[in-house]
Amino acid sequence: MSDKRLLLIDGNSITYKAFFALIKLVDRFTNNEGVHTNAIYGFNNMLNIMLDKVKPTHVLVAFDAGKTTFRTEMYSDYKAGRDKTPEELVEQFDYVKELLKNRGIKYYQLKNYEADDIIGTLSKQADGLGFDTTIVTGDNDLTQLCSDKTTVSISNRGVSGVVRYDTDYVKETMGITPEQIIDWKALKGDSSDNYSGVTGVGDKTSLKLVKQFGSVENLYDHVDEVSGKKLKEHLIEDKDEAFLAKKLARINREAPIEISIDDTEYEGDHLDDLIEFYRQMNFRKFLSEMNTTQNANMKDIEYVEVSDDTLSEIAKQDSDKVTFYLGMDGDNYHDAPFIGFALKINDKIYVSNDVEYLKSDQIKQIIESNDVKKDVFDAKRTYVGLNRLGITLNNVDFDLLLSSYLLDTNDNSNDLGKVANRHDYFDVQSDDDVYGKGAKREIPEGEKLFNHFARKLNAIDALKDKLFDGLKENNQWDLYTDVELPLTFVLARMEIAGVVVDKDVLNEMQSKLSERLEEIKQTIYNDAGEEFNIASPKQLGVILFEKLQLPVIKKTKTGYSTAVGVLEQLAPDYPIVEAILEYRQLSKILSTYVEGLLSDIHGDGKVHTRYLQTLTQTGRLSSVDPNLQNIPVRTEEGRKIRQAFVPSHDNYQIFSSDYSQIELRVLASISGDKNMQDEFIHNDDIHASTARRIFGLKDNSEVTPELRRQAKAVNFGIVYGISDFGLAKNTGISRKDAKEFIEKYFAEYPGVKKYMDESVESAKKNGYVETILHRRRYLPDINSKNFNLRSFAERTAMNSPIQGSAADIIKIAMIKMENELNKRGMKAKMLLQVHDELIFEAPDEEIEVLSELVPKVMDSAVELNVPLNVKSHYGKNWYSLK
DNA sequence: CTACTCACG
DNA sequence: ACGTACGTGAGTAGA
Repeated sequence: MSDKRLLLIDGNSITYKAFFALIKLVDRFTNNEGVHTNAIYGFNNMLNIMLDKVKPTHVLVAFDAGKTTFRTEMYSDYKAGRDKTPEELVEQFDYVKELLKNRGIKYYQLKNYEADDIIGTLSKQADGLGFDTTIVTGDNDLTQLCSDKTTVSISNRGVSGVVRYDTDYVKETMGITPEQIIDWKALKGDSSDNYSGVTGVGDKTSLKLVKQFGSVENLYDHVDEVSGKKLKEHLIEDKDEAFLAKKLARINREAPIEISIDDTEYEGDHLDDLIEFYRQMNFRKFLSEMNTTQNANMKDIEYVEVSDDTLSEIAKQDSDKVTFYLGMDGDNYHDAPFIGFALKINDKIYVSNDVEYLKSDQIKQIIESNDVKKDVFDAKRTYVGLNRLGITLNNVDFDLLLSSYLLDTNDNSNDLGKVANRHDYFDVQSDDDVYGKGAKREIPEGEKLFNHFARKLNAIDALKDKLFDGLKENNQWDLYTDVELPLTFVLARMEIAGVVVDKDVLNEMQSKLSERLEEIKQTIYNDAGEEFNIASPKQLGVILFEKLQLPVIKKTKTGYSTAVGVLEQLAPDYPIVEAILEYRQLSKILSTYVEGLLSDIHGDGKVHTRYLQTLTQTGRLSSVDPNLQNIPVRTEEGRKIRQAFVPSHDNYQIFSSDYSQIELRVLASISGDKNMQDEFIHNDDIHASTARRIFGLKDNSEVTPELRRQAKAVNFGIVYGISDFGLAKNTGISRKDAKEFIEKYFAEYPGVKKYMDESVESAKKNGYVETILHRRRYLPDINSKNFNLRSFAERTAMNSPIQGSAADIIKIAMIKMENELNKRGMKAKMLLQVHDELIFEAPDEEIEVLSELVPKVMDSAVELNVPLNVKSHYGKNWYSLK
């Protein structure tokens, strides 16, 4: 066997074969996004088999570039009359190509040529270079390419059954040479390619003639010698067809390809991307196969373990920049145990599993220094962790996590190894790979851990320039340095400050709710005639829709829907449903908010949420452990939870300011719509004005509350990237009415319509959309052939700049707000952010100042073409804000 | 580990 | 004709 082995795959042919082999399962093979995956799955199966069999050094998958080729030029009906490719298959081609990228395999297509021609051309070159070449296809035609060095594997049954053709096999089975396959096809024609060859000549006759005469040319030179009168007549009559067919059947082996064999070198799997892809596709089988084959093979890195002796050496290093990593076991850095740290100065790496060393003057001084730049992964996590040790992290220059998120919000892993991989740096593993997952998770000691830490530092270092260049190139440098990086520390300090939660209030609620729930439960059991788990949608469905025979309004994938909307429709007629709704509401409050919150209270009587700054696709924050951005407010029962959120000192108040209609104001500003801008400038009731416009009234005073409500829903819809169906569903109006409202809306606010169209157009052209601060969201599905995916991308193209710009604005306000409080030496502290709302605690005597200051800062955070509007409230707890 | 449900902006 | 509102987190049940 040669040490140069080339694998050439006919991408179109194999994808088709895979699709139709698994056609019966086409509806079972869909991922969470509704994309069909059967062909992708089958293709990958074939790939695994061939990679294992051939063990190639070089691989190329060739695709057809389109319908028109040089063959259609000489014969316009070439391949005409074929069935249209099913939509379920069309949508899979792009994913097959993504699969190939992730498997480290090149693919290629060439305008005017078919995949066959690319394969023919490359295999010829490969023969000359001494490669062993294996061609994989579903198409028998390619057997004409067989040679001493080239074999053709034809997949027949599905994709796993393969027949291997080489020169000898062709000669044995057919009695002709591979080259003569072309002559054979020229005479018999090819119905699937829609050319007929010679009338009355099929497989058998053609083969006989080729064996007798050797070639089409020789046959016509000696056409008199053909036996059979009819046959001879047909041959003479269809001579042109035969010669045309020969041209069509011959694979072009001199196609002007712009790829060389050197370019097709097989890279091997890009593990992290491939795992992500398999997850996206729901390919559990391939995922589990990978677990067993993955093994990192990395060389050890030099480092020094910190001891009392090395501290002075560290102090002497004297550099204006260091790279630092603080290890903690667990996501929640407010209380996760420390597992060590690593510090890189002047290319020398120091590591330790004893974080007490950080408190030494030598190291603490470096971390706290405003003159020494720090490069880290996840500055907020590092800041909070160090704060627990009494150390303040100052002068962070590069945050790998934050930079990576800004460059592409889709890459939002919190794992250093995975982030590094995404930026093509592979000399570091993910924590999951080193520590293990689930029950097997265990932090290693000594060398293994230190090596991992050291590699992390090297990864941060290696990626700094690249990511900084990326930020500058994207026009995101200011977003990083002026907004996101400073915000990290504002957030860190808010998290550290925490919010006091009054346990007594929650305990009281707990006993009252439990009591009430017990009562409701008994009523429900009575009405149902049996006991069951009300919290189980499955059991509840059986009781309601089978036992009690209530009308089925909606179904989910797995059974009856018992969602609120459904139950609310049934409630007026069935008391049991009413009771279930109350039970649902109260048990949600009890389990998620009362009990959930109680379990999140730290030893200091406070909850310390974590704001995830690198998660959302739009630039918003999210809040976890506990989530303080979804504390109930809409129902009175739930709202009472807010009574437990109190200031940390006596004679303090909770103070809150929120932007009104910030997203619509952003829309008015960035869309440039004059009508909407005027309404905000004149401080009109925007929903009433919208109602006046879409219902064709003379004056806002004619707007009834019901009309205003409908207009408000339309305004929401617009922000979300409207569709008539969505609006109808959400407001209960008919789809036809919804459609009219939208049309009227766009006629009245033409600038908004223009903005929506331009957003989608720009996303299609650039692949991403941007906020006012150049925060990016890539929308890879915007040109997808799958209607669902494409529509979703279009709606997000419209919504993300709006939601994201609003997020930009409040982020700036937060930074400015903290500065103002510091500048004035105020005791007030910013505690929470809830998307369009900032919540503080402050001593009574500062409330007056805050009432002026906060709205002023929030109003002026950015300059829009419309005014921003901020409303403030305060009270003794988060519930009683006035 | 996924589906469902429901809390927020 | 296609099937939809945008962005999140958490608790529970049940494979």
